[in-house]
Amino acid sequence: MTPLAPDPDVLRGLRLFAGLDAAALAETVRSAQTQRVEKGATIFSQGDPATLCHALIDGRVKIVQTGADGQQMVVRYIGPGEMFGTAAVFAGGVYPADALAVADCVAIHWSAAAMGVLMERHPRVAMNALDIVGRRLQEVQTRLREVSTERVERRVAHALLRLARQAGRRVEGGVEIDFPLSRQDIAEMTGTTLHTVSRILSGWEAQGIVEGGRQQVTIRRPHALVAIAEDLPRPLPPA
Amino acid sequence: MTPLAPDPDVLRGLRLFAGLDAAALAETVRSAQTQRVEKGATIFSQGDPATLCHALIDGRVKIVQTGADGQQMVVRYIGPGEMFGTAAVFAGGVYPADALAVADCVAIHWSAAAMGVLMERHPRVAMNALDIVGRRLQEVQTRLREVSTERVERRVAHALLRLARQAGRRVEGGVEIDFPLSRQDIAEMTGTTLHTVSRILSGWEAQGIVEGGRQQVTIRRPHALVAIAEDLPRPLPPA
DNA sequence: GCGCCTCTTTGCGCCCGCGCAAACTGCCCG
DNA sequence: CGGGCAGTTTGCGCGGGCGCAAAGAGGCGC
Repeated sequence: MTPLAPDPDVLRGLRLFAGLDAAALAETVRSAQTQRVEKGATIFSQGDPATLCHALIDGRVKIVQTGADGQQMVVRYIGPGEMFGTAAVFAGGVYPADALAVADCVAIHWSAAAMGVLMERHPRVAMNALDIVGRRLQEVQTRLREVSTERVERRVAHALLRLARQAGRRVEGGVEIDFPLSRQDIAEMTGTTLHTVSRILSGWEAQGIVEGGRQQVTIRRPHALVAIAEDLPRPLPPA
Repeated sequence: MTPLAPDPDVLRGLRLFAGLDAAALAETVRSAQTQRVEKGATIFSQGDPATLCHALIDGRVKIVQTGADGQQMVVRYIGPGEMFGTAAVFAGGVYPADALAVADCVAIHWSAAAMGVLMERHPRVAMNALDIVGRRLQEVQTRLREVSTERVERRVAHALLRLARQAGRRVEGGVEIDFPLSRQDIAEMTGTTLHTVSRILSGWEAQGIVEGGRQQVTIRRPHALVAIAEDLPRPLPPA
Protein backbone atom coordinates (compact mmCIF):
# COMPACT_ATOMS: atom_id res chain seq x y z
CA MET A 1 0.00 0.00 0.00
CA THR A 2 2.36 2.70 -1.16
CA PRO A 3 0.80 6.20 -1.32
CA LEU A 4 1.59 7.95 -4.58
CA ALA A 5 0.79 11.23 -6.26
CA PRO A 6 -2.44 10.68 -8.18
CA ASP A 7 -2.61 11.21 -11.91
CA PRO A 8 -5.31 13.70 -12.98
CA ASP A 9 -6.09 11.80 -16.15
CA VAL A 10 -7.18 8.62 -14.44
CA LEU A 11 -10.23 10.39 -13.07
CA ARG A 12 -11.60 10.80 -16.58
CA GLY A 13 -12.39 7.13 -16.66
CA LEU A 14 -14.44 7.22 -13.45
CA ARG A 15 -18.15 7.57 -13.80
CA LEU A 16 -18.26 9.16 -10.37
CA PHE A 17 -16.72 12.31 -11.81
CA ALA A 18 -18.52 12.40 -15.14
CA GLY A 19 -19.68 15.86 -16.07
CA LEU A 20 -17.19 17.77 -13.93
CA ASP A 21 -15.20 20.60 -15.45
CA ALA A 22 -11.41 20.74 -15.42
CA ALA A 23 -11.20 22.92 -12.33
CA ALA A 24 -13.40 20.58 -10.33
CA LEU A 25 -11.43 17.58 -11.50
CA ALA A 26 -8.22 19.25 -10.36
CA GLU A 27 -9.76 19.86 -6.97
CA THR A 28 -10.82 16.24 -6.83
CA VAL A 29 -7.35 15.03 -7.64
CA ARG A 30 -5.83 17.08 -4.87
CA SER A 31 -7.91 15.34 -2.23
CA ALA A 32 -7.15 11.85 -3.52
CA GLN A 33 -4.41 9.38 -2.75
CA THR A 34 -3.16 6.57 -4.91
CA GLN A 35 -2.00 3.23 -3.59
CA ARG A 36 -0.56 0.03 -4.96
CA VAL A 37 -1.92 -3.20 -3.58
CA GLU A 38 -0.36 -6.51 -4.32
CA LYS A 39 -2.26 -9.65 -5.14
CA GLY A 40 -3.68 -11.32 -2.07
CA ALA A 41 -3.63 -8.21 0.12
CA THR A 42 -6.67 -6.90 1.95
CA ILE A 43 -7.81 -3.36 1.20
CA PHE A 44 -10.43 -3.22 3.92
CA SER A 45 -12.13 -5.71 6.18
CA GLN A 46 -15.73 -6.36 7.11
CA GLY A 47 -16.58 -4.47 10.26
CA ASP A 48 -13.89 -1.84 9.89
CA PRO A 49 -15.08 1.75 10.19
CA ALA A 50 -15.65 2.95 6.63
CA THR A 51 -13.30 5.90 6.39
CA LEU A 52 -12.28 5.71 2.74
CA CYS A 53 -14.02 5.72 -0.66
CA HIS A 54 -12.08 3.65 -3.16
CA ALA A 55 -11.82 3.55 -6.94
CA LEU A 56 -9.92 0.88 -8.80
CA ILE A 57 -7.55 2.06 -11.52
CA ASP A 58 -6.05 -1.25 -12.45
CA GLY A 59 -6.29 -4.85 -11.28
CA ARG A 60 -9.20 -6.75 -9.79
CA VAL A 61 -10.79 -6.70 -6.33
CA LYS A 62 -13.09 -9.28 -4.82
CA ILE A 63 -15.75 -8.15 -2.36
CA VAL A 64 -16.61 -10.95 0.08
CA GLN A 65 -19.17 -10.97 2.87
CA THR A 66 -18.84 -13.38 5.75
CA GLY A 67 -21.77 -14.61 7.82
CA ALA A 68 -21.92 -15.40 11.51
CA ASP A 69 -20.92 -19.03 10.99
CA GLY A 70 -18.11 -18.21 8.61
CA GLN A 71 -20.11 -18.87 5.43
CA GLN A 72 -18.73 -16.64 2.70
CA MET A 73 -20.41 -15.03 -0.27
CA VAL A 74 -18.75 -13.19 -3.12
CA VAL A 75 -20.72 -9.98 -3.42
CA ARG A 76 -19.03 -8.82 -6.60
CA TYR A 77 -15.78 -8.35 -8.46
CA ILE A 78 -14.54 -4.83 -9.03
CA GLY A 79 -12.73 -3.93 -12.25
CA PRO A 80 -10.81 -0.86 -13.40
CA GLY A 81 -12.92 2.29 -13.32
CA GLU A 82 -15.29 1.04 -10.63
CA MET A 83 -15.86 2.38 -7.14
CA PHE A 84 -15.97 0.25 -4.02
CA GLY A 85 -16.61 0.89 -0.36
CA THR A 86 -18.45 4.08 -1.27
CA ALA A 87 -21.89 3.09 -0.14
CA ALA A 88 -20.59 2.06 3.28
CA VAL A 89 -19.01 5.46 3.85
CA PHE A 90 -22.32 7.24 3.43
CA ALA A 91 -24.54 4.55 4.91
CA GLY A 92 -23.73 3.10 8.24
CA GLY A 93 -20.07 3.90 8.38
CA VAL A 94 -18.89 0.31 8.57
CA TYR A 95 -17.69 -1.81 5.67
CA PRO A 96 -20.14 -4.68 5.24
CA ALA A 97 -17.62 -6.95 3.51
CA ASP A 98 -13.94 -7.60 2.89
CA ALA A 99 -12.15 -6.21 -0.15
CA LEU A 100 -9.35 -8.47 -1.40
CA ALA A 101 -6.99 -7.85 -4.31
CA VAL A 102 -7.11 -10.91 -6.56
CA ALA A 103 -4.46 -9.37 -8.82
CA ASP A 104 -1.89 -6.63 -8.37
CA CYS A 105 -3.88 -3.43 -8.17
CA VAL A 106 -3.62 0.30 -8.39
CA ALA A 107 -6.36 2.04 -6.47
CA ILE A 108 -7.18 5.57 -5.50
CA HIS A 109 -9.09 6.74 -2.47
CA TRP A 110 -10.60 9.72 -0.72
CA SER A 111 -11.32 10.21 2.92
CA ALA A 112 -14.98 10.27 3.89
CA ALA A 113 -14.63 13.91 4.86
CA ALA A 114 -12.98 14.91 1.59
CA MET A 115 -15.63 13.09 -0.42
CA GLY A 116 -18.34 14.79 1.61
CA VAL A 117 -16.88 18.18 0.81
CA LEU A 118 -16.62 17.28 -2.86
CA MET A 119 -20.23 16.22 -2.95
CA GLU A 120 -21.47 19.33 -1.24
CA ARG A 121 -19.51 21.52 -3.59
CA HIS A 122 -20.33 19.50 -6.68
CA PRO A 123 -23.75 17.90 -6.45
CA ARG A 124 -23.01 16.08 -9.68
CA VAL A 125 -20.62 13.88 -7.76
CA ALA A 126 -23.31 12.92 -5.28
CA MET A 127 -25.77 12.30 -8.08
CA ASN A 128 -23.26 10.17 -9.96
CA ALA A 129 -22.67 8.18 -6.79
CA LEU A 130 -26.41 7.72 -6.45
CA ASP A 131 -26.52 6.43 -10.01
CA ILE A 132 -23.71 3.96 -9.33
CA VAL A 133 -25.12 2.69 -6.07
CA GLY A 134 -28.62 2.54 -7.51
CA ARG A 135 -27.51 0.34 -10.39
CA ARG A 136 -25.68 -1.90 -8.01
CA LEU A 137 -28.82 -2.18 -5.89
CA GLN A 138 -30.79 -3.25 -8.92
CA GLU A 139 -28.19 -5.81 -9.86
CA VAL A 140 -28.10 -7.30 -6.39
CA GLN A 141 -31.89 -7.43 -6.28
CA THR A 142 -31.88 -9.34 -9.53
CA ARG A 143 -29.33 -11.78 -8.16
CA LEU A 144 -31.46 -12.17 -5.07
CA ARG A 145 -34.40 -13.18 -7.22
CA GLU A 146 -32.22 -15.57 -9.17
CA VAL A 147 -30.85 -17.29 -6.09
CA SER A 148 -34.35 -17.48 -4.64
CA THR A 149 -36.15 -18.87 -7.64
CA GLU A 150 -33.75 -20.47 -10.09
CA ARG A 151 -31.93 -23.80 -10.20
CA VAL A 152 -28.23 -23.98 -9.60
CA GLU A 153 -27.28 -24.64 -13.21
CA ARG A 154 -28.97 -21.49 -14.38
CA ARG A 155 -27.47 -19.40 -11.64
CA VAL A 156 -24.01 -20.54 -12.60
CA ALA A 157 -24.77 -19.69 -16.23
CA HIS A 158 -25.90 -16.21 -15.21
CA ALA A 159 -22.85 -15.71 -13.07
CA LEU A 160 -20.47 -16.67 -15.86
CA LEU A 161 -22.24 -14.45 -18.36
CA ARG A 162 -22.08 -11.55 -15.94
CA LEU A 163 -18.38 -12.14 -15.37
CA ALA A 164 -17.77 -12.40 -19.10
CA ARG A 165 -19.52 -9.11 -19.70
CA GLN A 166 -17.63 -7.40 -16.92
CA ALA A 167 -14.23 -9.00 -17.22
CA GLY A 168 -14.27 -11.01 -20.44
CA ARG A 169 -11.34 -10.95 -22.85
CA ARG A 170 -11.83 -12.16 -26.40
CA VAL A 171 -9.51 -14.98 -27.28
CA GLU A 172 -9.60 -17.26 -30.30
CA GLY A 173 -12.58 -19.50 -29.98
CA GLY A 174 -14.24 -17.84 -27.03
CA VAL A 175 -14.23 -15.35 -24.19
CA GLU A 176 -11.87 -15.80 -21.30
CA ILE A 177 -12.43 -14.42 -17.83
CA ASP A 178 -9.23 -12.58 -17.25
CA PHE A 179 -8.53 -13.04 -13.56
CA PRO A 180 -8.04 -16.07 -11.35
CA LEU A 181 -11.44 -17.55 -10.58
CA SER A 182 -11.74 -20.84 -8.75
CA ARG A 183 -14.71 -23.20 -8.64
CA GLN A 184 -15.02 -22.23 -5.01
CA ASP A 185 -15.35 -18.57 -6.03
CA ILE A 186 -18.11 -19.40 -8.49
CA ALA A 187 -19.84 -21.44 -5.80
CA GLU A 188 -19.73 -18.49 -3.42
CA MET A 189 -21.19 -16.23 -6.10
CA THR A 190 -24.12 -18.53 -6.79
CA GLY A 191 -24.94 -19.96 -3.41
CA THR A 192 -23.87 -23.52 -3.98
CA THR A 193 -20.85 -25.75 -3.33
CA LEU A 194 -17.64 -26.12 -5.27
CA HIS A 195 -18.54 -29.76 -5.91
CA THR A 196 -21.74 -28.85 -7.68
CA VAL A 197 -20.02 -26.13 -9.68
CA SER A 198 -17.33 -28.57 -10.71
CA ARG A 199 -19.91 -31.10 -11.87
CA ILE A 200 -21.80 -28.49 -13.86
CA LEU A 201 -18.69 -27.15 -15.54
CA SER A 202 -17.55 -30.67 -16.35
CA GLY A 203 -20.88 -31.31 -18.01
CA TRP A 204 -20.65 -28.11 -20.02
CA GLU A 205 -17.10 -28.89 -20.98
CA ALA A 206 -18.24 -32.24 -22.37
CA GLN A 207 -20.68 -30.29 -24.54
CA GLY A 208 -18.03 -27.84 -25.67
CA ILE A 209 -19.77 -24.90 -24.04
CA VAL A 210 -16.92 -23.90 -21.74
CA GLU A 211 -13.34 -24.85 -21.19
CA GLY A 212 -11.98 -24.92 -17.68
CA GLY A 213 -8.58 -24.75 -16.19
CA ARG A 214 -7.03 -24.12 -12.85
CA GLN A 215 -8.69 -20.97 -11.50
CA GLN A 216 -9.65 -20.18 -15.04
CA VAL A 217 -12.71 -20.38 -17.29
CA THR A 218 -13.14 -19.75 -21.01
CA ILE A 219 -16.59 -19.56 -22.54
CA ARG A 220 -16.55 -21.21 -25.95
CA ARG A 221 -20.20 -20.89 -26.91
CA PRO A 222 -21.72 -17.92 -25.08
CA HIS A 223 -25.07 -18.32 -26.83
CA ALA A 224 -25.37 -21.82 -25.41
CA LEU A 225 -24.87 -20.38 -21.93
CA VAL A 226 -27.50 -17.77 -22.63
CA ALA A 227 -29.85 -20.55 -23.68
CA ILE A 228 -29.28 -22.28 -20.37
CA ALA A 229 -29.60 -19.07 -18.37
CA GLU A 230 -32.82 -18.05 -20.09
CA ASP A 231 -34.23 -21.54 -20.54
CA LEU A 232 -34.62 -21.11 -24.28
CA PRO A 233 -35.31 -24.29 -26.23
CA ARG A 234 -31.91 -25.85 -25.98
CA PRO A 235 -29.84 -26.58 -29.10
CA LEU A 236 -29.28 -30.28 -28.60
CA PRO A 237 -25.71 -31.52 -28.81
CA PRO A 238 -25.34 -33.97 -31.71
CA ALA A 239 -26.68 -37.18 -30.21
CA MET B 1 -54.82 8.27 -7.37
CA THR B 2 -56.20 11.70 -6.51
CA PRO B 3 -53.62 14.51 -6.63
CA LEU B 4 -53.79 16.73 -3.57
CA ALA B 5 -52.00 19.73 -2.22
CA PRO B 6 -49.06 18.39 -0.19
CA ASP B 7 -48.68 19.21 3.46
CA PRO B 8 -45.33 20.83 4.35
CA ASP B 9 -45.13 19.08 7.69
CA VAL B 10 -45.09 15.57 6.31
CA LEU B 11 -41.67 16.20 4.83
CA ARG B 12 -40.18 16.49 8.30
CA GLY B 13 -40.54 12.77 8.74
CA LEU B 14 -38.61 11.94 5.57
CA ARG B 15 -34.97 11.18 5.94
CA LEU B 16 -34.43 12.33 2.38
CA PHE B 17 -34.91 15.91 3.49
CA ALA B 18 -33.12 15.75 6.80
CA GLY B 19 -30.95 18.78 7.44
CA LEU B 20 -32.76 21.14 5.10
CA ASP B 21 -33.79 24.58 6.32
CA ALA B 22 -37.34 25.85 6.21
CA ALA B 23 -36.91 27.68 2.93
CA ALA B 24 -35.55 24.63 1.20
CA LEU B 25 -38.35 22.49 2.61
CA ALA B 26 -40.88 24.95 1.27
CA GLU B 27 -39.29 24.73 -2.15
CA THR B 28 -39.39 20.96 -1.91
CA VAL B 29 -43.06 20.97 -1.06
CA ARG B 30 -43.89 23.09 -4.06
CA SER B 31 -42.48 20.55 -6.48
CA ALA B 32 -44.26 17.61 -4.86
CA GLN B 33 -47.64 16.03 -5.46
CA THR B 34 -49.69 13.94 -3.07
CA GLN B 35 -51.81 11.01 -4.11
CA ARG B 36 -54.14 8.55 -2.46
CA VAL B 37 -53.86 4.93 -3.52
CA GLU B 38 -56.35 2.34 -2.50
CA LYS B 39 -55.48 -1.14 -1.35
CA GLY B 40 -54.69 -3.45 -4.21
CA ALA B 41 -53.81 -0.71 -6.69
CA THR B 42 -50.52 -0.56 -8.56
CA ILE B 43 -48.35 2.52 -8.14
CA PHE B 44 -45.84 1.60 -10.81
CA SER B 45 -45.02 -1.51 -12.80
CA GLN B 46 -41.81 -3.31 -13.59
CA GLY B 47 -40.46 -2.08 -16.90
CA ASP B 48 -42.23 1.28 -16.81
CA PRO B 49 -40.03 4.31 -17.44
CA ALA B 50 -39.05 5.61 -14.01
CA THR B 51 -40.38 9.13 -14.07
CA LEU B 52 -41.35 9.61 -10.43
CA CYS B 53 -39.64 9.41 -7.03
CA HIS B 54 -42.08 8.29 -4.37
CA ALA B 55 -42.31 8.64 -0.62
CA LEU B 56 -44.93 6.85 1.46
CA ILE B 57 -46.78 8.95 4.01
CA ASP B 58 -49.22 6.35 5.21
CA GLY B 59 -50.09 2.76 4.41
CA ARG B 60 -47.93 -0.07 3.14
CA VAL B 61 -46.45 -0.82 -0.27
CA LYS B 62 -45.06 -4.13 -1.51
CA ILE B 63 -42.21 -4.09 -4.01
CA VAL B 64 -42.28 -7.24 -6.16
CA GLN B 65 -39.90 -8.30 -8.87
CA THR B 66 -40.98 -10.78 -11.52
CA GLY B 67 -38.58 -13.05 -13.41
CA ALA B 68 -38.72 -14.21 -16.99
CA ASP B 69 -40.79 -17.29 -16.14
CA GLY B 70 -43.15 -15.42 -13.88
CA GLN B 71 -41.44 -16.34 -10.63
CA GLN B 72 -42.03 -13.54 -8.16
CA MET B 73 -39.90 -12.25 -5.32
CA VAL B 74 -40.89 -9.72 -2.71
CA VAL B 75 -38.03 -7.24 -2.68
CA ARG B 76 -39.25 -5.33 0.35
CA TYR B 77 -42.16 -3.70 2.09
CA ILE B 78 -42.27 0.07 2.30
CA GLY B 79 -43.68 1.77 5.38
CA PRO B 80 -44.55 5.38 6.21
CA GLY B 81 -41.58 7.71 5.86
CA GLU B 82 -39.73 5.55 3.35
CA MET B 83 -38.84 6.32 -0.24
CA PHE B 84 -39.41 3.96 -3.14
CA GLY B 85 -38.65 4.01 -6.83
CA THR B 86 -35.93 6.58 -6.19
CA ALA B 87 -32.97 4.46 -7.18
CA ALA B 88 -34.56 3.57 -10.49
CA VAL B 89 -35.05 7.21 -11.41
CA PHE B 90 -31.35 7.93 -11.13
CA ALA B 91 -30.07 4.58 -12.31
CA GLY B 92 -31.33 3.11 -15.49
CA GLY B 93 -34.57 5.00 -15.79
CA VAL B 94 -36.80 1.92 -15.63
CA TYR B 95 -38.54 0.56 -12.56
CA PRO B 96 -37.07 -2.87 -11.83
CA ALA B 97 -40.13 -4.09 -9.93
CA ASP B 98 -43.84 -3.53 -9.31
CA ALA B 99 -45.08 -1.37 -6.45
CA LEU B 100 -48.41 -2.55 -5.04
CA ALA B 101 -50.44 -0.95 -2.27
CA VAL B 102 -51.24 -3.66 0.29
CA ALA B 103 -53.26 -1.18 2.34
CA ASP B 104 -54.89 2.14 1.59
CA CYS B 105 -52.00 4.55 1.12
CA VAL B 106 -51.11 8.19 0.99
CA ALA B 107 -47.99 8.82 -1.04
CA ILE B 108 -46.14 11.83 -2.32
CA HIS B 109 -44.01 12.07 -5.43
CA TRP B 110 -41.67 14.24 -7.40
CA SER B 111 -40.89 14.17 -11.09
CA ALA B 112 -37.40 13.00 -11.97
CA ALA B 113 -36.64 16.47 -13.29
CA ALA B 114 -37.85 18.23 -10.15
CA MET B 115 -35.86 15.89 -7.95
CA GLY B 116 -32.79 16.47 -10.08
CA VAL B 117 -33.13 20.21 -9.63
CA LEU B 118 -33.60 19.80 -5.88
CA MET B 119 -30.49 17.69 -5.64
CA GLU B 120 -28.39 20.10 -7.63
CA ARG B 121 -29.54 23.00 -5.53
CA HIS B 122 -29.36 21.12 -2.24
CA PRO B 123 -26.56 18.54 -2.28
CA ARG B 124 -27.78 17.35 1.10
CA VAL B 125 -30.78 15.82 -0.62
CA ALA B 126 -28.54 13.85 -2.98
CA MET B 127 -26.35 12.78 -0.09
CA ASN B 128 -29.36 11.72 1.94
CA ALA B 129 -30.57 9.71 -1.02
CA LEU B 130 -27.16 8.10 -1.26
CA ASP B 131 -27.39 7.18 2.39
CA ILE B 132 -30.84 5.63 1.93
CA VAL B 133 -29.93 3.68 -1.19
CA GLY B 134 -26.62 2.62 0.32
CA ARG B 135 -28.31 1.15 3.38
CA ARG B 136 -30.77 -0.64 1.21
CA LEU B 137 -27.90 -2.06 -0.84
CA GLN B 138 -26.30 -3.39 2.31
CA GLU B 139 -29.54 -4.94 3.45
CA VAL B 140 -30.15 -6.67 0.14
CA GLN B 141 -26.57 -7.95 0.11
CA THR B 142 -27.12 -9.44 3.52
CA ARG B 143 -30.30 -11.10 2.36
CA LEU B 144 -28.44 -12.42 -0.66
CA ARG B 145 -25.90 -14.06 1.61
CA GLU B 146 -28.68 -15.46 3.76
CA VAL B 147 -30.56 -16.98 0.86
CA SER B 148 -27.31 -18.37 -0.52
CA THR B 149 -25.96 -19.91 2.63
CA GLU B 150 -28.70 -20.49 5.19
CA ARG B 151 -31.45 -23.07 5.60
CA VAL B 152 -35.04 -22.19 4.95
CA GLU B 153 -36.10 -22.16 8.59
CA ARG B 154 -33.52 -19.56 9.48
CA ARG B 155 -34.34 -17.42 6.52
CA VAL B 156 -37.98 -17.36 7.53
CA ALA B 157 -36.97 -16.41 11.07
CA HIS B 158 -34.84 -13.56 9.75
CA ALA B 159 -37.63 -12.37 7.49
CA LEU B 160 -40.17 -12.29 10.33
CA LEU B 161 -37.76 -10.47 12.62
CA ARG B 162 -37.07 -7.91 9.92
CA LEU B 163 -40.77 -7.40 9.36
CA ALA B 164 -41.40 -7.10 13.09
CA ARG B 165 -38.72 -4.46 13.39
CA GLN B 166 -40.05 -2.54 10.44
CA ALA B 167 -43.77 -3.00 10.82
CA GLY B 168 -44.31 -4.58 14.22
CA ARG B 169 -47.03 -3.42 16.53
CA ARG B 170 -46.90 -4.36 20.19
CA VAL B 171 -49.97 -6.24 21.31
CA GLU B 172 -50.55 -8.10 24.52
CA GLY B 173 -48.38 -11.17 24.47
CA GLY B 174 -46.34 -10.39 21.41
CA VAL B 175 -45.63 -8.32 18.34
CA GLU B 176 -48.04 -8.32 15.47
CA ILE B 177 -47.13 -7.54 11.89
CA ASP B 178 -49.62 -4.89 11.07
CA PHE B 179 -50.46 -5.46 7.45
CA PRO B 180 -51.89 -8.41 5.52
CA LEU B 181 -49.10 -10.91 4.98
CA SER B 182 -49.83 -14.30 3.48
CA ARG B 183 -47.73 -17.47 3.67
CA GLN B 184 -47.15 -16.99 -0.03
CA ASP B 185 -45.72 -13.52 0.63
CA ILE B 186 -43.32 -14.90 3.22
CA ALA B 187 -42.31 -17.62 0.77
CA GLU B 188 -41.55 -15.02 -1.88
CA MET B 189 -39.45 -13.05 0.60
CA THR B 190 -37.36 -16.06 1.56
CA GLY B 191 -37.03 -18.01 -1.65
CA THR B 192 -39.14 -21.00 -0.75
CA THR B 193 -42.69 -22.26 -1.24
CA LEU B 194 -45.83 -21.45 0.67
CA HIS B 195 -46.06 -25.11 1.70
CA THR B 196 -42.72 -25.03 3.41
CA VAL B 197 -43.53 -21.72 5.11
CA SER B 198 -46.82 -23.13 6.32
CA ARG B 199 -45.11 -26.20 7.77
CA ILE B 200 -42.50 -24.08 9.52
CA LEU B 201 -45.05 -21.70 11.00
CA SER B 202 -47.19 -24.62 12.14
CA GLY B 203 -44.19 -26.05 13.91
CA TRP B 204 -43.43 -22.76 15.59
CA GLU B 205 -47.04 -22.32 16.54
CA ALA B 206 -46.97 -25.70 18.28
CA GLN B 207 -44.02 -24.40 20.30
CA GLY B 208 -45.79 -21.15 21.11
CA ILE B 209 -43.27 -19.05 19.24
CA VAL B 210 -45.68 -17.48 16.81
CA GLU B 211 -49.40 -17.35 16.29
CA GLY B 212 -50.75 -17.36 12.77
CA GLY B 213 -53.97 -16.34 11.18
CA ARG B 214 -55.27 -15.58 7.77
CA GLN B 215 -52.74 -13.22 6.17
CA GLN B 216 -51.57 -12.45 9.64
CA VAL B 217 -48.70 -13.32 11.95
CA THR B 218 -48.03 -12.48 15.60
CA ILE B 219 -44.67 -13.19 17.16
CA ARG B 220 -45.17 -14.39 20.72
CA ARG B 221 -41.58 -15.09 21.72
CA PRO B 222 -39.24 -12.93 19.64
CA HIS B 223 -36.16 -14.14 21.49
CA ALA B 224 -36.94 -17.70 20.42
CA LEU B 225 -37.03 -16.53 16.83
CA VAL B 226 -33.72 -14.78 17.30
CA ALA B 227 -32.29 -18.01 18.66
CA ILE B 228 -33.41 -19.83 15.52
CA ALA B 229 -32.14 -17.07 13.24
CA GLU B 230 -28.75 -16.92 14.91
CA ASP B 231 -28.45 -20.60 15.72
CA LEU B 232 -27.90 -19.94 19.40
CA PRO B 233 -28.15 -22.95 21.67
CA ARG B 234 -31.85 -23.45 21.53
CA PRO B 235 -34.00 -23.10 24.67
CA LEU B 236 -35.69 -26.50 24.58
CA PRO B 237 -39.44 -26.52 24.83
CA PRO B 238 -40.53 -28.35 28.01
CA ALA B 239 -40.22 -32.00 27.00
C1' DG C 1 13.45 -32.70 -11.92
C1' DC C 2 11.05 -33.90 -7.93
C1' DG C 3 7.72 -33.40 -4.53
C1' DC C 4 4.34 -30.74 -2.37
C1' DC C 5 0.34 -28.19 -2.14
C1' DT C 6 -3.65 -26.32 -3.88
C1' DC C 7 -7.33 -26.84 -6.89
C1' DT C 8 -10.29 -29.96 -9.19
C1' DT C 9 -12.88 -34.09 -10.35
C1' DT C 10 -15.84 -37.83 -9.35
C1' DG C 11 -18.42 -41.46 -6.70
C1' DC C 12 -21.94 -42.51 -3.38
C1' DG C 13 -25.65 -41.99 -0.12
C1' DC C 14 -28.75 -39.26 2.20
C1' DC C 15 -31.88 -35.53 3.47
C1' DC C 16 -34.08 -31.08 3.06
C1' DG C 17 -37.40 -29.06 0.82
C1' DC C 18 -40.24 -29.09 -3.45
C1' DG C 19 -44.23 -30.75 -6.23
C1' DC C 20 -48.56 -32.58 -6.29
C1' DA C 21 -52.91 -33.46 -4.30
C1' DA C 22 -56.55 -33.17 -1.23
C1' DA C 23 -58.89 -31.65 2.84
C1' DC C 24 -59.95 -27.84 5.85
C1' DT C 25 -61.39 -23.05 7.44
C1' DG C 26 -62.91 -18.59 7.94
C1' DC C 27 -64.61 -14.54 5.03
C1' DC C 28 -67.03 -12.35 1.83
C1' DC C 29 -70.84 -11.87 -0.92
C1' DG C 30 -74.90 -13.00 -2.83
C1' DC D 1 -77.92 -18.00 5.82
C1' DG D 2 -75.59 -20.74 2.63
C1' DG D 3 -72.35 -21.29 -0.98
C1' DG D 4 -67.97 -20.19 -2.90
C1' DC D 5 -63.45 -18.82 -2.77
C1' DA D 6 -58.99 -17.52 -1.21
C1' DG D 7 -55.85 -18.81 1.93
C1' DT D 8 -53.96 -22.47 4.71
C1' DT D 9 -52.74 -27.05 6.41
C1' DT D 10 -51.04 -31.59 5.89
C1' DG D 11 -49.68 -36.12 3.75
C1' DC D 12 -46.78 -38.48 0.63
C1' DG D 13 -43.03 -39.41 -2.52
C1' DC D 14 -39.29 -38.02 -5.05
C1' DG D 15 -35.16 -35.72 -6.53
C1' DG D 16 -31.71 -31.96 -6.79
C1' DG D 17 -27.89 -30.93 -4.74
C1' DC D 18 -25.13 -31.26 -0.42
C1' DG D 19 -21.77 -33.76 2.59
C1' DC D 20 -18.20 -36.73 2.88
C1' DA D 21 -14.34 -39.04 1.03
C1' DA D 22 -10.71 -40.04 -1.98
C1' DA D 23 -8.26 -39.84 -6.11
C1' DG D 24 -6.33 -37.02 -10.00
C1' DA D 25 -3.84 -32.99 -11.97
C1' DG D 26 -1.31 -28.88 -12.60
C1' DG D 27 1.77 -25.31 -10.95
C1' DC D 28 5.42 -23.71 -8.05
C1' DG D 29 9.36 -23.75 -5.15
C1' DC D 30 13.37 -25.93 -3.96
